[in-house]
Amino acid sequence: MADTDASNNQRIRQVVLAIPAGQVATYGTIAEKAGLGRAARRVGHALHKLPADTRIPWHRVVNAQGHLSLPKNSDAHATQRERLKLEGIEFSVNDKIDLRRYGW
DNA sequence: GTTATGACGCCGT
DNA sequence: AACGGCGCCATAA
Repeated sequence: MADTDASNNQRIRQVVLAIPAGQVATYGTIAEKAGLGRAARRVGHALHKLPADTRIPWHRVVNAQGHLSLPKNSDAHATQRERLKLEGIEFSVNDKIDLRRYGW
């Protein structure tokens, strides 16, 4: 496998797809699972570039703080939150997810 | 070509 | 707990 950007991107997608429903993974974890080391940022960008019709469950990706990274006023943020809730993930009053419970 | 920014994380203070 | 600095890497300007 060539270490091209495309293959890296594909590895990221693969890892995200492997996240079990009802659980969430952090960017850092995904980066490590994808063999990208500590390039957590790389994961964020890969997801941001995903098309709207993607089948990737990007909503299961949150940051290490346990909350959604997208801007609060953004649609994506609301969508993500809604989907996670549908999967049985609960948010605290501070819009935070308990990673110790839902973390992959 | 270089510089700045970002869906991030870790560590030190 | 909060804030700043550094690393890491892709994309935009």
